[in-house]
Amino acid sequence: MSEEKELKTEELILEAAEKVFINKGFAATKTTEIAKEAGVTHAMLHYYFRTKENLFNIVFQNKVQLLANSFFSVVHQDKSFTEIIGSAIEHHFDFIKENPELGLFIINEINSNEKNSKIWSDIAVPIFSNAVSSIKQMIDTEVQKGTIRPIDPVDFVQTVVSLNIFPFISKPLFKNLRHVSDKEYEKFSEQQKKENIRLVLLMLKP
Amino acid sequence: MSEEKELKTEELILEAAEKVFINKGFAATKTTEIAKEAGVTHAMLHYYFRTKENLFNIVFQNKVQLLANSFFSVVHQDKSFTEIIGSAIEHHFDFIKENPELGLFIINEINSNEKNSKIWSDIAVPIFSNAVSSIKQMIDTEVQKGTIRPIDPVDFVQTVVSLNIFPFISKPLFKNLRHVSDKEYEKFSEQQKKENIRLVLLMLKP
DNA sequence: ATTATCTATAGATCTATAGATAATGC
DNA sequence: ATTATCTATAGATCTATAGATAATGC
Repeated sequence: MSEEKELKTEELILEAAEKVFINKGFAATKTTEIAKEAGVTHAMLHYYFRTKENLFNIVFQNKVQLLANSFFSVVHQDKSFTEIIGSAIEHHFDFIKENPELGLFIINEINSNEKNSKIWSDIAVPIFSNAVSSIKQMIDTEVQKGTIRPIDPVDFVQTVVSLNIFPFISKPLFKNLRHVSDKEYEKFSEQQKKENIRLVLLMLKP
Repeated sequence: MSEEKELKTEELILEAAEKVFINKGFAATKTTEIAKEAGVTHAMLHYYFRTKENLFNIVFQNKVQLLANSFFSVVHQDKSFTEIIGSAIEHHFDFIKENPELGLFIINEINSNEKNSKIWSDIAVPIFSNAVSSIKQMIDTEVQKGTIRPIDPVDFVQTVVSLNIFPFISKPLFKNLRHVSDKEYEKFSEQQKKENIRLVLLMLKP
């Protein structure tokens, strides 16, 4: 069998599943569509993954991990607070730009199924807690120095996430109001990133 | 028949449909569930609304209109620019707080069906265009006076909407990181509103 | 011998309607 | 006479599996 020439069937199904699930959500996705997208017969899907739910869980857990980690790439270097915050926002924005559908997908699935909410709690919350406490330390230090105003670290993270994710989520709402000629969109998107950084630093000013 | 003692069947179905559709989305909603929620037999749903799609369209159009108008309650009074912006944000925030699921519902349905995207364009975009141009006038005037920095009015609206809607949309993501004892949530929510107003005005400073 | 693939179909679920019956308004 | 309601079911999908056949690795 062509071992490496093409992706293996199992891999093809998984990739197709990611695409379709993220696009349509669990409920609206048909296993037949995933099979078609993967270019394999429908029975193969059940042969490798047994159930639709099984396949979904694999996809969902992977994506939760990915999204949760994207919030915090803060590699503590010998940089100033402002620089650390700036580059963290930049990194997060770039990730969201590469994966614009991910946030919405995960929020929707958490809302529609209690089990998914549990998966989120188990995987993402520990990552968050950890990162939030290190951000809290930085904030406390700066507040003591008088360089920023006090702010709840969770509020802070939520505001950053909001500013970065929402432009992509709400794109369809504003689509017909803009001159987004795709060529200009790239530029617009970079401006947005800069503006978000500016706004967050402004918000922190005493 | 009890004309006014209870809601009529048609009304009961419509209200149940709103609830279930907004909660689960079109694809995941079963007409049997709507009937059950309304407390009527399943056949009644089809008797009054013929098809699931029909019923959905009525709900969707109503909600699109509602959401689109919520963005702009700017009654041009004899108030300052700052006051107008502040009260507009406040009004919008309060609306979102009363209807926290609405934004996500509409975004999802636009994403999953081209026809819904068309409905949004037909209903919401005219309302937006109208309001955006009046905001643009206000901004231009203030910019000329040197009281604010120049900003694209669509960007401006999108930022406000983002700051107001996202805390509610992303609530499940941050749920387990907070002390949200429901009694405290009301206070938190009011703080959030104030903070959003502060942030937007800050953003506009030259 | 084991693993991968295919065709065919069982069984569950869901939308929609047919046809009968009850309630309401002239 | 018309409108509203009910029960029963047709017809369309969709998930999952059974059972047969082909490919692969010792």
